[in-house]
Amino acid sequence: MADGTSAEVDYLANIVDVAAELFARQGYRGTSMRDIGRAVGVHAGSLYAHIESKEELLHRIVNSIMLRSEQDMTEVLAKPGTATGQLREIVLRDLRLVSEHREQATVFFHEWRNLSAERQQAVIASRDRWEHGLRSVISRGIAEGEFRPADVRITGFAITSMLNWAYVWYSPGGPLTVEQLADQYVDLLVAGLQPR
Amino acid sequence: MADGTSAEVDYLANIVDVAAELFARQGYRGTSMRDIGRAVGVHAGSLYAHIESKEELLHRIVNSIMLRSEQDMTEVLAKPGTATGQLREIVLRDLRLVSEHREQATVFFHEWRNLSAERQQAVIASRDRWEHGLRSVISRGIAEGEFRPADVRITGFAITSMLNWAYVWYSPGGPLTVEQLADQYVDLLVAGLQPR
Amino acid sequence: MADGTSAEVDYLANIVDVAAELFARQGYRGTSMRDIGRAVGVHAGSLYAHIESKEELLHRIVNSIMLRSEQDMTEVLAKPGTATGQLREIVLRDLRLVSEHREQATVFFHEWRNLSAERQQAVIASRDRWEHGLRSVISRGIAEGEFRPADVRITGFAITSMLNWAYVWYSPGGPLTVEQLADQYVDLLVAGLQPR
Amino acid sequence: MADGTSAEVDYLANIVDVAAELFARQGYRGTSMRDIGRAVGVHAGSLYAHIESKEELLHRIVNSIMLRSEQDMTEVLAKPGTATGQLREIVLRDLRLVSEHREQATVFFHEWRNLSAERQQAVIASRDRWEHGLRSVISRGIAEGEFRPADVRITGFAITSMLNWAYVWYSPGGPLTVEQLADQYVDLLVAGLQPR
DNA sequence: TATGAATGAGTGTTCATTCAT
DNA sequence: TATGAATGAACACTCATTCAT
Repeated sequence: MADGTSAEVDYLANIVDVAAELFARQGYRGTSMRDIGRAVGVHAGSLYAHIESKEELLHRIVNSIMLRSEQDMTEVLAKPGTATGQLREIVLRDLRLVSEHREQATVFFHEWRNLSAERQQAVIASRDRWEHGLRSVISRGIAEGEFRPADVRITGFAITSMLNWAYVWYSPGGPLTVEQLADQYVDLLVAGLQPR
Repeated sequence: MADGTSAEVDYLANIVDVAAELFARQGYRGTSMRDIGRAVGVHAGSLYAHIESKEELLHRIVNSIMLRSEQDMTEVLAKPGTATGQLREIVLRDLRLVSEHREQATVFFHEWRNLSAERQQAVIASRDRWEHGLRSVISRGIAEGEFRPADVRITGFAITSMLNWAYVWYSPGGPLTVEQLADQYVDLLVAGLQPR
Repeated sequence: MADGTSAEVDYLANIVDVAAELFARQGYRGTSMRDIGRAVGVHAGSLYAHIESKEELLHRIVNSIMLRSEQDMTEVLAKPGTATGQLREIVLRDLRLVSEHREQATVFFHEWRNLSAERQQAVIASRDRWEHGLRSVISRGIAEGEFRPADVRITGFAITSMLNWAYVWYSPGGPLTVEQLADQYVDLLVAGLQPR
Repeated sequence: MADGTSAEVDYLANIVDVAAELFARQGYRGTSMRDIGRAVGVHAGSLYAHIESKEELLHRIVNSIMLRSEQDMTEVLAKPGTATGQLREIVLRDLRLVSEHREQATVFFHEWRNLSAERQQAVIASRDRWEHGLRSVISRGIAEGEFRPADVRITGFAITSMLNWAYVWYSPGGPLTVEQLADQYVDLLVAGLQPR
């Protein structure tokens, strides 16, 4: 199993995709291996030729979002730019990630506690790194006078909250593009609601 | 059973509290009636002298948050005040609700999809009413020139996100009081990050 | 409990009647002590102030039919008369018993196997005595030339079957009185379907 | 599962047979899935690879008797013959059905009320059709002068009772063949007990 | 690789019965 | 006598997982 041939990779990727859709819709515990097997077109037991456990499926889903998210943050921080520009890029990329991988993102935010303790730690560590990255941008903005002196931690939580909750309501099929949404979010964060 | 005597009410309230704590920690599906029974100090079957089903427990938890939240919104809208003042009050009350009933709020946001279809509808309707109330405040602020012309729907989602995600990270035991947090959130929303 | 005062007797009789109705409608195993308690107007546990067990209720019901049925047979056999006359009396009394105690008869025929082994033996013994009585009438009829020589055992089973199945379909409220039904049954048994 | 291959059919048929035997002996509600599993030689849960529910087992048993019984009636009515001849054929086939499928017949008569409401309706409808067929034979016999004018409904019930109660006492292993029993029953019905 | 069949632990829930009050 | 609360065993059924074929 998982022998690395591209056919195998595709097959496995399909199983993971199917699982992501079901986990997003019914929850991890509300989805049985039989459900997944049925959606893939094989018997539940046959899935074990490709994966080791149900939790592996969850882990693959969670991990794919986690890795992309960390990659995005790393890239943004590596590129020079104003704090506002970096903030805009963080928001945009995050919303784009959620919109392009909606089911996986839903599973990531909603179901990661069903992972093993060890893997939960990895998720927490990754989220911590991400939040630290966000805070570094805020801090720099304040230090350079681009932002007013605000509580970095709380501001970070506010931004994180706005982004992490987006999976609940934002659907990319609607009239609002990710770019437009990101612009509005950043405008709100930078300029606030007060009239100019 | 459930006859409204105060002893019975207390007993039932205790069961609901215990369930809320377990549901918050392990998830609704990850918590068995045996778990709840053990935490209460009785056999699982004995719980059914006080409740009709596991789902009833979830419903009681979800409902208590839902009712308080709607009540808060109704009261805020009924009191006169500036849009900013009302927004501040909404944010404050919501964060206070989450901080004073942390487990119940966690269960509310995380587990309501495990309710019956009918009860899910009631939750959705309640959330819609709440969001509608929030938007009415934003709209008024814009109409009266207190806020700049912003997209009401998106702004509403941004604020809702900030509040709904708070259960994940805000713990009232820390150095930050709810009042302080609310102030910072409202400052961010109104003034933004730009220097004055 | 069961102290023999007439109030106590009445109360117990009421419980037994209620149980008979429920057992007849839902079956012995399909009826819970809670069902009975609810129908009586007390909590399930309170019933145990009057009875020792659920099986006791079944036994009282079964026994009442059994005793009456044996009593009927004894009385019929004690009275002089032709075999046809006695047969008519047996049929009439049996149908009357079923029609006057419909629920109890239903329970008797349908649920006696839920009794303890010992009590089941008593039922079997009673039924055997009853069938033996019936056969003695048939035998006498044959011996005295009133009936043609027929297989006594099979004829007895045929008659028993006709009577024992009546609880399934005969309802005394209809247009047919017990006396009419008994007459028709005896006519059929004696004269058969052939034209005179 | 239940895919119609003959191995699967055999396996399922075995489970149904085992269930019929246990249901006949202990009653439907008195038989647990563990009982059935034990008798089959697997764990209770394993049975669900072959059936959907305990009620399905009951339905299969009841249905098999019901279908055969209706088939018998249809065939008898389709063949020309005297009323007496058809009556004899009905009695014979019915007793043969009970004797060849004793446990299933016992379950059919005793446990059909444990089926779902819908399936109970189907049983009632089937029994109605069967009784209607029987009555049509009696009616024809009367119309053609072969039988005396008797109450068709009551006569039908009498005959049905004789047949439906047979499962209680008739066991084919005894000295009496089904054919002999059928002859004696028809003789009794047609000629009665009176001497010629 | 897939299947059919099984496992064994676990699920929410019901039940007859007990007993202190 | 009745109640409220509990018991402990049982119930039908589901689940992730295993494995011979």
